[in-house]
Amino acid sequence: MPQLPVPGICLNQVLVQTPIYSPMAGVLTYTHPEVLPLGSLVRVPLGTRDVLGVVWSSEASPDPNQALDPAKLRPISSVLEALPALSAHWRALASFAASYYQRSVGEVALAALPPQLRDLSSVQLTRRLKKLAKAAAIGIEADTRPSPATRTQDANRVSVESAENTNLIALTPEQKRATGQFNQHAGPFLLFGATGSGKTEVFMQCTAQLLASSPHAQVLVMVPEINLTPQLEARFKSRFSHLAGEDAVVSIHSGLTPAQRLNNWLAAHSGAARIVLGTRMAVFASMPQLKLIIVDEEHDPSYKSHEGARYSARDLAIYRGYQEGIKVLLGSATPSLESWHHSRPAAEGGRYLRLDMPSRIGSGQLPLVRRVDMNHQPKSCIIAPPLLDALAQRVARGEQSMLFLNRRGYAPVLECTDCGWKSNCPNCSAFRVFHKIDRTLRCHHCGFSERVPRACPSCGNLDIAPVGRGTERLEEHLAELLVDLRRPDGTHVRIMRIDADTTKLKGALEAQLAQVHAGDVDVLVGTQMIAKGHDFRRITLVAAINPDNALFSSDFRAPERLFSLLMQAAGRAGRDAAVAGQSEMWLQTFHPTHPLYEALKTHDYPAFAASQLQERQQAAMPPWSFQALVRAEGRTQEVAQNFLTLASAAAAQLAEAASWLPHLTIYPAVPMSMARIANVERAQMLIESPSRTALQRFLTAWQDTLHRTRLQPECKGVLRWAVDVDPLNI
DNA sequence: AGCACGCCGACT
DNA sequence: GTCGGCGTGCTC
Repeated sequence: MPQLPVPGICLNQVLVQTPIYSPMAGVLTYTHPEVLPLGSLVRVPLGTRDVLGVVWSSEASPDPNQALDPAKLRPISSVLEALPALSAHWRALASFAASYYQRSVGEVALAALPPQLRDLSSVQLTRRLKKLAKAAAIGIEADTRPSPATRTQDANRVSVESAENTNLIALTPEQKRATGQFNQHAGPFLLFGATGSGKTEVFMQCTAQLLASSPHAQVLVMVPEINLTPQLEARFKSRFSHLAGEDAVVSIHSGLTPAQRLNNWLAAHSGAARIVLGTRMAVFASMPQLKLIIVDEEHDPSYKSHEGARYSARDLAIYRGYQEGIKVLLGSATPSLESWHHSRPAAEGGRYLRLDMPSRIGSGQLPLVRRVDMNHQPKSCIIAPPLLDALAQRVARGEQSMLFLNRRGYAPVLECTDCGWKSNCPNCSAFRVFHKIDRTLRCHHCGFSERVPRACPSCGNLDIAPVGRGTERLEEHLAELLVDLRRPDGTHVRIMRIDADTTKLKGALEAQLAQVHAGDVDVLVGTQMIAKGHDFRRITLVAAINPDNALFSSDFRAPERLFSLLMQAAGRAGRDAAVAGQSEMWLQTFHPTHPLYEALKTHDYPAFAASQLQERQQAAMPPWSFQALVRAEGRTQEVAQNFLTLASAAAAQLAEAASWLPHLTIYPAVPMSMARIANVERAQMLIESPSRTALQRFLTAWQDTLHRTRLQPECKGVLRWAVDVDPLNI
């Protein structure tokens, strides 16, 4: 690090949170009496503000401050000395993520730190750390009380605890083989296990192995949704909190209060937390002794971020594992086609080791899949008579059933039978959904809500009718159909609906799930929400009411998502071995012979994946090509597309000059499938290349052009734009 | 990106 | 006479 002529004044390069096209995107130079270790957290003056920064190496940006007058450099305001510096591994992760996803390192690095760290002064932070240390000391002595979050857990918890406190769980042969292979190989691993095959137990075994390998080893466990963290946290806590008290297992996700998030981050950063559990943001957790990363439900699209740097936490986990030389374990019953492809035999070029666990635990069988051909059912019926019969039988036997419909509200559209008026949203290119409960028309995209008009706003006709069906209507309809039905004890059937509307209030979802577990519900109606992770033991029938929608979508990943959702939904049925033999998954479809449903019938993910991958290869789509999407938002569709088209012309020139053009396909700008949201028009443009490196090189070179294009006068109406590398929704 | 400075319209 | 709209411009 260079030194100024003035003795005792050293130059330190510092990253602050600035976007990539800002002239300050690289490191900034500040003075300080000494050279600080790389990764030190500091507060620095920036204009009129005092902001958080990280001491970084100057290699990232060659010499943006060459012409800078050394006399004008400002000093670092303070050093957060109470915190150890961020490790070289962590800095490498931030640097990689920034470069791969086309953002500035400062933005990625600073956004990956807990937000409260930005507000706290050095003194406040020291105080906080003292308080934490004191609390930890007390915590170890005192009996570890469950936190309010874990106390709300349902009856499940009791059985989990009693089973796991023994720590002597008999593994199935498949689980033994998987953990054995995990032990012997370097990874990365793809744990391909049917729902109910006991993947979580394997995760915990692998965690135990790694924690035992060193007294300070840390393990990172990621889950796709916040909803799933309390469940898993309870299981890991009851199994592992003997290691180092309450702090041994912490979680990192956006549902925590800023203070909790900071505390948990500090526990991870200091090494006190042995297990960190979290959503996608947790991939950036600072863990100095990280030895294993587990990605549960690795196929889940929630791992891809939609804001700021559009990173894939699963992909970054793989990079982080490779970079730190540690193991990464991905798990899924329906892996992403990318991961599945990577787990092909090494002889064929596979890079992940696939661990197979095809069987359900105990005598549990996968449910029988039954397809109802809706072409042969009464016209426009919601629940086909055979399905209704099956439902009635379950109720009469005192068993639980679950119906999925991927639409909340009463009806997705309201239509005038006379003039054809429809309940369009004035701000979006979408219909407003009819919610009968409070008689509103609500837009699910911008939130615009109005009372349902008494008559057609266009022609005054009083006859405006709901078209299509949502969960509300399904619930109502079901209540009518089953009104005469009696349960074994002679009481009426109990129907419950779970969707985003019934679970708005904090704790509502947990309360509803507890009721289902307690057996207070006979028929559960809901959206995807209930398909994921929840371990319902007494459900013997699962039905997808209208799954065809995704079958013919323009998004090439739609079949993959549908298959995964239906497999997960099917997995909800018959988890209890005693009733598994008679459990069923029903599909109401107009295309019963569709290959996707055929594969689902035999629970044959490998066959489905093979056919999908073959299609992808023939069409040169991912994983045989690499994609990036530029999205633009503007006042008008025209200006958004104009920006993209101008950028595209510049891109062609750039690529031509660098002779990249043969490796790139630049598609024309098109409106997004949801072209307008909240009066903002959206357009996108796809860039494709068979080579990841070629695409990366091009994007990096193009970045500056994109920014300059945006500043042109004809792009005045452009509100925002962003590059999305490896986009999931096209 | 923030946040200032700066220059023109409707309000206590 | 001030509050406040968002247009340029700077931040080591």
